Amino acid sequence: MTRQTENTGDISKQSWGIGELASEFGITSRTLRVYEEEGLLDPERDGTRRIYNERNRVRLRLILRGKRLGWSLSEIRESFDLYDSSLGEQAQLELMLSKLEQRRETLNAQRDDIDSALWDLQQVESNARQSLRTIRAAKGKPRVATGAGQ
Amino acid sequence: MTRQTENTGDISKQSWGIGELASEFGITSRTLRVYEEEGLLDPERDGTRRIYNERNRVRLRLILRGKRLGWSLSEIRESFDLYDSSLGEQAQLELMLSKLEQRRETLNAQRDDIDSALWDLQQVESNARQSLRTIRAAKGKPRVATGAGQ
DNA sequence: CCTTACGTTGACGTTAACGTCAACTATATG
DNA sequence: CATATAGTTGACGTTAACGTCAACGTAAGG
Repeated sequence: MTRQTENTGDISKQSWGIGELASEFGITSRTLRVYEEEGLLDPERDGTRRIYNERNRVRLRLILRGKRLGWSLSEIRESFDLYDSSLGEQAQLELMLSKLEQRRETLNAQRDDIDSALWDLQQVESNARQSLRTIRAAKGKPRVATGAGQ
Repeated sequence: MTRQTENTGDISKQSWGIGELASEFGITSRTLRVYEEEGLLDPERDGTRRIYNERNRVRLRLILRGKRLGWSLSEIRESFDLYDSSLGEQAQLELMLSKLEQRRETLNAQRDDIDSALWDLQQVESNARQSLRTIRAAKGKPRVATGAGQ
């Protein structure tokens, strides 16, 4: 153990170094720095070193989820801005709600895309399975050349 | 009408020029050529000009769906290769099935990501709605400063 | 024939999202 | 103290997925 939670004696870990976080999430330190430059993370500093807290871990998780959904870093940041915005004026809230609505539509559309992709995949798959059954049947009963029962 | 289905007199259109297809799908001709270079499309030629048939239109649709899901062009091509592969030997079929299985897991994981993103969004949204209701109530009944009933 | 519209093939430019590398710093340990 | 082990900031390289531009071909219409 090289360095840890400064002896606060807490239940669970509260802060992480850049290397720890990187290896935990299977990315590199460089990537974490890029995310910081893009305004997606804002670690504290211990002198010059970056210290990541729980909030930043959560954010990182969200970033990676966004990436898995094909979002760009700036899209991810926009969603952070949306989530972080301070629930201010009426006009602001209404704008926010319309943006949220838009996001939701995008996500729903994406889910439809996924469903149709899964459907296509299912077709190909059952096709392949059928083909495989035929082959196996032919191997099991070599006397029947083609056209199995039913 | 500049040019069309060569007088086959069919029910629906059978072939398209690069410009038609591009504008129909909201992309540029350049993009279509790139997809061709990547082996995703294989239009026929009328002399030097590209002629796209129905099959290529379907493929284009699949390409764009893949893009919306965040796939790279090479991932998309892999899926085409998978779908096009000719249902050959047993070993080949089994390999194919395992690849299909993998794709399905990715898609399912992606759908889970979408669902959790939608969930998060729902939280923020209802939060904002609540805030908005409070503001509107305050505007409607200006005499009550804070802490509405219950 | 001339123009216009559309298409063709290169070749080069651009942006996002990192990777790689160099030069330096800070901390801990034997 | 010497060394090993992270970490730091630039700066430059790289790849994917196009955009942009130049130079040229071709078919139709007036």
